[in-house]
Amino acid sequence: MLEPYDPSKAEATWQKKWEEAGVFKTDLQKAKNPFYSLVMFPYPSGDKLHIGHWYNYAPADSIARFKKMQGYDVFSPMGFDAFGLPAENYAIKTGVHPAESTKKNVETMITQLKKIGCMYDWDKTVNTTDPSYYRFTQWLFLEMFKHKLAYKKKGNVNFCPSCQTVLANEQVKEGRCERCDTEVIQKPLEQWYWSITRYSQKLLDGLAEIDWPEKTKYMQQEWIGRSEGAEIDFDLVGLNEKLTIFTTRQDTIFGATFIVVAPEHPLVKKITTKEKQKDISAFLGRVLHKTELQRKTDVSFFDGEDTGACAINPVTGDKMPIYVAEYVLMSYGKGAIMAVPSHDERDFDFAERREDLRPLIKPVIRPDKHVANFNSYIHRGFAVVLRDGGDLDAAFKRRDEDDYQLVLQGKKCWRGPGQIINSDFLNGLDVEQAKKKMVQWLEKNKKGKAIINYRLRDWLVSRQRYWGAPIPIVYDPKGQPHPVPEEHLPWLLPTDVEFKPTGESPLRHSKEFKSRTEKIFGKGWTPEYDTMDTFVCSSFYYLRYLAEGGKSLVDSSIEKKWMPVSLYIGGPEHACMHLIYARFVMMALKDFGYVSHSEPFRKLVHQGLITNKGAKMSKSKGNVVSPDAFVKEHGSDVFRMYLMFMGPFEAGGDWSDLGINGVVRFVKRMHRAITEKSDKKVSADKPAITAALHKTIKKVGEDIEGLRFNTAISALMEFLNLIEKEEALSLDLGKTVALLLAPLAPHLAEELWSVLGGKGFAIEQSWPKYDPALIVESTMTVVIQVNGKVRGDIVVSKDATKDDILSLAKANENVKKYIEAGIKKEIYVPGKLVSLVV
RNA sequence: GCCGAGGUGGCGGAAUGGUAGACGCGAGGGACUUAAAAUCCCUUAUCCACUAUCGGAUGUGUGGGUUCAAUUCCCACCCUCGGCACCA
Repeated sequence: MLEPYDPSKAEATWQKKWEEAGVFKTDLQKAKNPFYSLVMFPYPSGDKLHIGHWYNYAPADSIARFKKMQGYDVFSPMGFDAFGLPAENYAIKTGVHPAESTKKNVETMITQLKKIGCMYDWDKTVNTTDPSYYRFTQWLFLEMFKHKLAYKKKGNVNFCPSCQTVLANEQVKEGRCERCDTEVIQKPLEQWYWSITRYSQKLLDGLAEIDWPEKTKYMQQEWIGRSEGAEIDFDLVGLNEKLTIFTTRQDTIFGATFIVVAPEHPLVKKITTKEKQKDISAFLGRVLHKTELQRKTDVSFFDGEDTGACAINPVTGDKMPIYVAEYVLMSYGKGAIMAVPSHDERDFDFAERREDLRPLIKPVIRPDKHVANFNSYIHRGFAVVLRDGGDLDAAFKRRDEDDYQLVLQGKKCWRGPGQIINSDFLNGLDVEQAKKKMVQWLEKNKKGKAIINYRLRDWLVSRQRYWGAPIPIVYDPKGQPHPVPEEHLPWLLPTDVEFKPTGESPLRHSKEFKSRTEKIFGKGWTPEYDTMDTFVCSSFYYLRYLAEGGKSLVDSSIEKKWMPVSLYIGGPEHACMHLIYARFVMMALKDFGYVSHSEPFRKLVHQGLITNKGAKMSKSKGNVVSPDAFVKEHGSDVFRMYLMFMGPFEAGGDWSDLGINGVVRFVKRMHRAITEKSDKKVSADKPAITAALHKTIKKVGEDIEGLRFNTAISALMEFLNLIEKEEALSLDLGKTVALLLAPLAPHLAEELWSVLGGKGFAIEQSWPKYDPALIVESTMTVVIQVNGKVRGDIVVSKDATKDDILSLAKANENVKKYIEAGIKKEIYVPGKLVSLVV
């Protein structure tokens, strides 16, 4: 009897052998059949690697190994996204410099990562805090500046009072800081932005050509928020001034009865009449100080004020009072709308709650319980819902039918198959026709134009923090910004600073930084004290892996060959942050001429989230589970397979180690079965065993390809259950099983491969091929149903005819009882079942 | 509120129109052992029947429908989880 398999000993041995032989080093130049396997690189926190990292990296490695065995030149790099707040906060608490704690954390994580036994090519690792890396973060900033995609602007920005820094729009979740969950406030500050909005349409169009989860694409699409509409100019009564609004429903303009502008609208102060000034400033006092979150959660449709000013409806010539209300946002469109209370729910809500606006809505139709309240009212300009253009009552009755609802631009609109009414030259048209015609009218009369509006905002990239890449900008004594010339890159992060979060950039307190700037540029020159958002660092790292630390961003022939990334795996929380920034940066780099592709990630997959008792694991909750103890006790193969066996990769789930014994047993039993039974004296296996083997090859290969690791593993378990019953097995079978295990349990696979006398490494062999002819078994089981209920089954030869099978089915003892009444109908599904109806 | 995904044994899950519960955990029983661990064998959706392990009924959130046949397709509802949320 052999010694039982000892993973800890075997795994260390094989990891060392792989490293010595350099099997995972990829020659990027010579590779002919590239497969770029990428996982989102980790932040080297003091928490070390947790179970979530393993849940992401182990399956990604299984795919990479599988692709290697299929003959691809696989490149699988690993690096560290090491700039960022936790290291800096740790420094504030303990006085340990972020560079020091980061270095230590990176070392610990590398040790942990090496124990997974992934096929990482460590020669090509990156660390975003390394000056040789962040010189390219800075270079990217300079390129953006050069191409006028980086600019400085003063305006209201999101500010996190706890992190003491500004945040990009994408980093505010429900009015709270994405990182620390503190309520975000608005501050007027001058900050650096990147013009991601110029790529709105390209970012939208590109989604069509990438293989990403539909949900993620949809989220990006919503985040970009394209809508087609018109800008309409309204003349103001008694003022030589016009007010521009944005609408997507220019066809309803005949129903527009008042105007609403956002509290921050620049015209508010100018147009407010003397009598109304008191009310307006009281209103602004109530509203303007509100935080983003308060604005979003307690919008009051009661709150709003009349400015006393009036605009002229360009089509009807009617006077329209101008109101200020917080339900109109300055950050979207023009910060001003035309209100159509008979048609828009919000406009209706606002008008209905205000005495002075109520006359502008005329109730016409009887209340109907099936009809939303606001639709029970109608104004002279009600622009939709009529089939025949006459009978309003009939139109509303028709709401019980299916034909009145149509989804337009993702929204439900009231619209019959019929026409616009009460709208002069738009009468009789349907909504889409009316929109077009209205735009023509606006353009002809110089009252407006068609426009496409996007919800996406420019990317705010400056941060008032220390631990980031310094923005490579200096100011002359007049305060004008100038780029730091490329020969001064990397523009080093100074070390003589104190880590005090004051809301001011800590770099302000560095004497070295200031004197360095004056020495190079002259007296009175000052550096930019802000650093860059860490999402800038991670927006191009996939290119730096390919550059092998080289002096240019990336070699163009290598970029052409290796990009886009073949398979990118990471969490879904980055859908509207990293994943949109990286696409924007890649597109910009293509336009600058540095890369040949515009999409960085060809295929994207999100791993599921692993929770602990239903809660997300986090240091603050103290419920982070470390993989280390499990790996020490059972080995990497067991732990990674257990994570994969838990359930579907993209589903995640709640962590529990209760089932791990099943995988421990599987590894031991598999080792024993193969080493004890696989023997070169056995020349051939039983046909049933060979058939099962070939079925397993097919199933495991297809399941790994489709990222269904759980069922791939269960197929191997089923096969093991079968071969354990055999006295002896052929050597070839044992070797094939070793290869089937290689992507999932790489160490065990090497162990078996070498015990059975295989040459070289298992991971360097070709993935086994199955013979379709061998999968077909000589007999098949046909199920017999009577009236849809299973009443028995018969085993027949695979070449049995339909007639044979039907007569056998009818002769079945149990079936006989049920078919005495006589058969009405016979259905035969080849190779599967007979269904009899009596 | 809107959009999306989902709801299957004690538990993780499998099956995407054709024998529901593969595979694994756990549990119960047995073998080996002085004993325990480990290992191996049997049983394990629920209920009824049982003179051998034959058999029968029910069963995939709830209620309807389509079909010879539905976890799978259609309609309505309930619940859970994710995302978005005054976007004019």
